[in-house]
Parts: sequence; structure tokens; C-alpha cells
Amino acid sequence: MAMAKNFDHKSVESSVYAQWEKWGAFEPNKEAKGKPFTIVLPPPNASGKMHMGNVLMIAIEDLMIRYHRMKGDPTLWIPGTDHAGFETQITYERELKKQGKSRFDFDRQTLYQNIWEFVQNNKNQIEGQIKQMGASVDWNRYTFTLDPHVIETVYTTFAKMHSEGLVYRDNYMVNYCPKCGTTFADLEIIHEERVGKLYYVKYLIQGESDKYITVATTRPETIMLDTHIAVNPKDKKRASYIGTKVINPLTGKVMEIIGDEFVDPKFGTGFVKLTPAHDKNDYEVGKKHGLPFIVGIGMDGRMTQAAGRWAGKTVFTARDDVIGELKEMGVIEKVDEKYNQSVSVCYKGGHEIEPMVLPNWFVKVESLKKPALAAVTSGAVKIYPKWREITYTKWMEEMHDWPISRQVVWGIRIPVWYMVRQPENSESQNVGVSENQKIQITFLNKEKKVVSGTVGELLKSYTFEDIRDGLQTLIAPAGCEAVVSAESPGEGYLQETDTFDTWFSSGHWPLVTLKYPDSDDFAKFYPTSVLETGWEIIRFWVSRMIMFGIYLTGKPPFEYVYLHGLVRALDGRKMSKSLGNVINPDEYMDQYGVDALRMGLISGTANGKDFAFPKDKIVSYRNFANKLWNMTRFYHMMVEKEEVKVEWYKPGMDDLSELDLDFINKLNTTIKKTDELLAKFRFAEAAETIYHFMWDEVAAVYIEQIKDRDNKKTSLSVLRHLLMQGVKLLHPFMPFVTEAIWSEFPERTEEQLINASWPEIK
RNA sequence: GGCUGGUUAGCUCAGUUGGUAGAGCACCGCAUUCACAUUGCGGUUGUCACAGGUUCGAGCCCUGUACCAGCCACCA
Repeated sequence: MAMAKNFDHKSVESSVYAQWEKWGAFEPNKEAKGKPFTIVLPPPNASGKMHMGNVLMIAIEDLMIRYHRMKGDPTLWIPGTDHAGFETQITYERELKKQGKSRFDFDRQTLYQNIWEFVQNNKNQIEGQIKQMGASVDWNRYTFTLDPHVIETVYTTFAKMHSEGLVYRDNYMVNYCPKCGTTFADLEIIHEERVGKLYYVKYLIQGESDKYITVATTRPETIMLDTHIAVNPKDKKRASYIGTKVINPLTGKVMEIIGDEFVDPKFGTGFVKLTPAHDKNDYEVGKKHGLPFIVGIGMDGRMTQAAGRWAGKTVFTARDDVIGELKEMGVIEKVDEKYNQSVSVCYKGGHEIEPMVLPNWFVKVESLKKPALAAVTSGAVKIYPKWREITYTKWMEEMHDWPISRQVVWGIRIPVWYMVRQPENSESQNVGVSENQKIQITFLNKEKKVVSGTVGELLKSYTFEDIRDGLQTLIAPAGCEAVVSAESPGEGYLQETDTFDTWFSSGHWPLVTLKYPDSDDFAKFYPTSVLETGWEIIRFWVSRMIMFGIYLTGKPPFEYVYLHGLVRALDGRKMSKSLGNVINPDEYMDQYGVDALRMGLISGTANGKDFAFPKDKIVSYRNFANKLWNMTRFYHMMVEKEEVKVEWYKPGMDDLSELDLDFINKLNTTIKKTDELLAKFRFAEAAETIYHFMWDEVAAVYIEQIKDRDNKKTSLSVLRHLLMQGVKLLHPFMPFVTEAIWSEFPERTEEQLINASWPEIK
């Protein structure tokens, strides 16, 4: 059958992937010997569709996988998706909002179920896209981060860490977003530069009628919560004030001036007001000096009873009110209107973060981070490009304890239980129960109304079952008696409503995809070979996988980390919906073909830097795919015209011209260079090397000379050899067009290109 | 404030043991259907940011400067 004049990527892509699946080509070859080559796919978020970065990721990983498969290594690539806790819940809540609803209209279980259904749709789309991109992943081992075995592993780790004292519950200053209703890790906070106002407020010295000190603050709404004022004891001008008492201008409360070296004498006025419950620095100072923690801002972002007459107001209206009052009193000395400050906002919604003291579950990282750091500095884990290593090592050195509780429903629920009601005929008196009565509960009663209060009070009006079934959230004070258990330990227990930080579970990814601890896969494929991902999640993800891997198995979970750059928009800026510069991969796959898109992206990311979407290259590689197709077509037309039986090329065969030998050499050089470059993760150069060999050499020179050559028979042997070997070299980069071309050689001895042997130098 | 990367053709970017500057796109001329117009042939374009240094020789190594981008920390 004659080949079409042009390569039609659409018809090929749909059929070739099905063919690969039918051949079972994605499963690791059981007969293959040698060191296994394994990659676990960084699971795309089930919150939505895939983006250009995912295409790049798949292109690079598929390239490595296909290369090793052809090399004859036992090769495994495991796909999956991430439930992406907070991320997905936010997306879902946006959908709810369109329907005029919110998460508070549902009890915990119903909300979870709804998001579950929402996610199924996304997961299906993502799976479809992974296939569309030609990823040779083993679908039999597909993993979702909420699969039962994943949850089981995460629970086991938590219990192990708990028993070893590596997780603890504590009141701690956390980043709380009142709008999102959850806490964030420091890593998830963005510092935004904003122009704000710095207020200079006068505090009268006790017992004096006209002497005062001035305090500079950006947060006047917390003045009523001040407990002390601080100066630097080394500050010669102000050290003498230590011990002096001043009057809070809003409450009239008497406050003492204390000394602490955290105060920068050169900044502001040298006097700092302290609100230990609502500021990170003040919190540290407060702990050091044993100051009271007055919680004046609640989790709803409104002032609490402790804020006196401002109670119930939002932080923002309280600020305006306080400023008005202070002005009236004439205690505002001046206002710096153009003060450049950095405001902490949550990474998703950009809402202002309220530092709050809340009970939280923490992972003690000290003993985990040391071996994880050593794994990289010793070279057990090698990072490419090398200069990214410093991002990792610095983070590992600085890492603080990791808050792992998230106040969202969508995630793996922390396996901790609190007894809130003593079973009636229980003999032993549970000491925890009395403290546990203080647990704050929010639940949906039978009339679907939100009720909140301490469990002790609520149990007077509602049954335990009502509370349990309608439960929305529970906040247990740090001192509560807690039982770690996957299942309910018995009657009268309520489970923690917080879920794990999504990175806690995805930190187990190489383990859970291989069914740690007792599977054949784990025994054979752990540690994996390469972890390929974007540099922006080194801290979030790569570090946690290394920590958990070493903690649980004693070995880091992978040998190499390859970090690709971010695909930016055509204007060089980060793609974002708000800028409207997002490039949809579907359009390009549709118009130019998957091979062209993959190849274009690969040659764009030469050194792991971010790069603008290389539109021109996509077009040129589309042309290249067509070129390859027509080179093959030319071969067949020549064979037909000459009516010869073409023999397989063999070194030393008769009638080889000097040019023939020269091209065999060029092929050998290309093979050698490709191997070397791939070993060094230099994918772009490898891609371009083969491209130039095939187009500028084989097509432009070798094929042209055949047209004028007398003895075409030998030359056609050489051409077929060059074509078939070249197509092999290209297969990892452009799998569809090469597999299609391969099938145009009915005389081939290897049926499937995907499983064919990698070219050797002859 | 600390750190990282960048500054090379009109544009986007390669350039890893230091040895006469590269690709894709764009542009100009020619070819016109003989595998491919998703084509072929030919051509134009560079004080490789700046200033010093090392070297027989530097886009590449060293020092400094400027500008751009990003990350982290602090900011009363």
C-alpha cells in the first residue's frame, strides 16, 4: 500500500497507542536482565486538567523510559494522580459558590463524597491526556493518592512516628487564612510587597501627665491586645526605659517595658509593642519571657471577646475604628503613608494571613532532615542541573518542624481519636475525658443548621450520634487525650477532623506506587532510578520523599533527580489565568501533533532553566516528522521503481562506496553521541543531534546522491539501514511517527519499535 | 539583606574538558511540483553586557561593575 504524501499525525496517534497497549508493551519485560530502570510519574493534581508543564514532564520521562526499554533494561514507569487536598477543595468550593452554596451546607462525610465525585471526572480526563501524549506508563500499577493501600501506608507511618516521638501536638504560631479556613505551612505563604501605612502611636508613661513613648505599628487593630512594650537592652538611648510602665491608649491597661535583643534600635522608634498571640516575633519573645497569650482574633477573622468592645468586628473594620479613635484622642504622632511592607498571603487565594496560635500536629524534622541532607551532599542522590542542589541543601539546613494538619475535608483524615463521652458501664475512669470536654465542635444538626460549642456543653442538648454524624470540624486543645488508630478505638470517640498536608501523603509516592513494604515490585524496583519534576517543588515534595524514603527503608527513594524548567507563556511571563496567557496543549497536539509538541518542548529546556513556550520549534518538528515520513516514502518508491530485492546492510558488503562508508560512520557517531548525551541528561542536544543527522545528512546528502547513482541496490541497503537505525534513535523522542514508519517496513525482523533493540555501533 | 540563574544574530535560545561563533524562526535571492512547498539551493546578520586579569589563545576560567529574572529571609 502506497504511503500517503504527508504524515497524518491524527490517524496515527489514535491507533498506535492502542496498539502498544494491546502488545502489553508498557509492562516491565520479565526476561530482561540487568539493573531495572524505574520512574514514578509525579502525579498530576486531580483538581483539573493537565498543563504545558505536564506535557514537558511526560515528554522527558517517556524519553528516558523508552530509551531504557530499548536498551533492554527491566523498565517500569508508574502513573497516578494526586488528590491535591487543599488545591482540589478550593476548586470544588468555587463550583459550589456558583450554585450559591458553601462547604458549611454539608456535613463532613457528604462534602467528602461530593468532592470524590467531582474528582472522578478530572481523573478520567487526566488519564485520557496521559494516553494522548503517548506516555508508555504501566496502567496496571496506576495509583491514586487516596487508594486504600496508600492511606494504610500513611497511617502506618504516622503511627510509627507517633510512637517514636516524631509527631507531636502543640499550640504553635501557625499561618492561618481566615478566608480559606485552614492553616498553611511557611512554604505555602507568599510575601507580597505592598505599600501600607505605618502608624506612630503615643503611649503615655504611667504617673506622668505629658511624658510618653512612641511605638510604630502597621497593625493598630491589635493595640488593645498588647501585653508589653519591648526595647533592645543594648540600645543606649532606650535601655533605661526597661521596667518603666506605660498606659495602653485604647484600654488604659498598664504595661511594662521589657528588654529583648530582637528589637532593632534603628527601625521605627526603637519601641515595639508586643501581641504574643498574633505576631511571629512577639510569639517567640512571649514564650521566652513568659508573657500571656491573649487571643483577640478568632478563626473567622473577627475580633474575640478578649478584644473588648471591638469583639465581633472583622480585623479590617476594627482597624478603621481603632485608627479613628486614636486620631480623636490625638495620640497618633504621625503616619508614614507610603510604607513598603511585605504582607503574608496564602498562595492560592492571595488572602491575608493571620498568624494565630492553634493546636496543630507537627512532624519533628531534626532527625529526618540530617540523613536527607547527607544523601545529597554525599552524592547518593544526584541532582541535575547541579546548580539547583543549593536550593535543596539550604532548605534542609533551615527546615523547621513541619505542621501537617490542614483544616480541609478533602484529604487523608488524621488517624487520631478523642474520647468525648465515657461509655456508661465503663469501669475505668478515663482521665482524658474531662480535658476533652473542651474540644470545640461545629456540626450540622438534624435541621441542617450549623451548631457550635464545646463538646461538653453540646452533649447536654444533643446525642453523641447527632454530633458524630453531622460533624464538620473539631478543634482539640493541645492537652487533650488522643489515641492514634486507623479505626475507632471504641464507643464515644470522635475522630480528628483535620486531614494531612497533601505533601505528607505524596511524600510516600515512590513507596506507595511500589506497594511498600511487602511486594515484589518494591523488592525489585526500589530505589527508583530518576525522579523527574519541576524545580519549584524541590522543597515541598522532593525533600519529603527523601526524608520518608530514608526514614522507612534506610535508602533514598531515587538515585537521580532531574529538574526541568517552567514552561512560560509566549511573552516570557508565568502562565496564569488572570494574565490570560495560558497556552493549551490540546491546540498544539491537534494542530502539529504530539511528537512535534514533545520534541519542541524537549529542545526548549536545554539546561533546566525556565523558558518561553517555543512555538517556532513545534512547527519545525512537525515539518521534521513529515520529512522522516517522506524519506521512508522515497525509499519505497525507489525500490518499486528499480524492482530490486534490497538486502540487509552488513558491514563489509559488496559495492560499498566511500560515501556509504562515510555515512555508516556518521550513523555510528550519532549513536555514540546520543548515548553520551542521554547519560548526562542533555536531552535537547541529543534531540538536535539526531535531527541534524537525519535531515542535513541523510535527507540532504545521502538521498540526493542516490538519485544519480548507477548501482542503486547497495545504496538502498544502506539507506534502509540509515532510516531504520535513525528511526530507532528517534523513537524515544517522537514515538508516534517512528512507530508508524517502522510498520512501513514489512520485512522488519522486530515487530514492535517500542520494544526493538537500541542501535549498536557497527 | 542572603542566594541562584541570565545578559551571544532582528526574535527565542544552544554553545561542559579554553583552540577560527551555532540552531530554529524571521529576512533576501533563486528553483516550481522529478520523496516532501510541512520542499530544495544559495545568501545576509554578531566589539558573545561592561571593565580588568590569567593564558600562546577566553563566549567559556578569575576579579569587579551594571542591568534583568527568580528564590529565600526579615521588616514593629
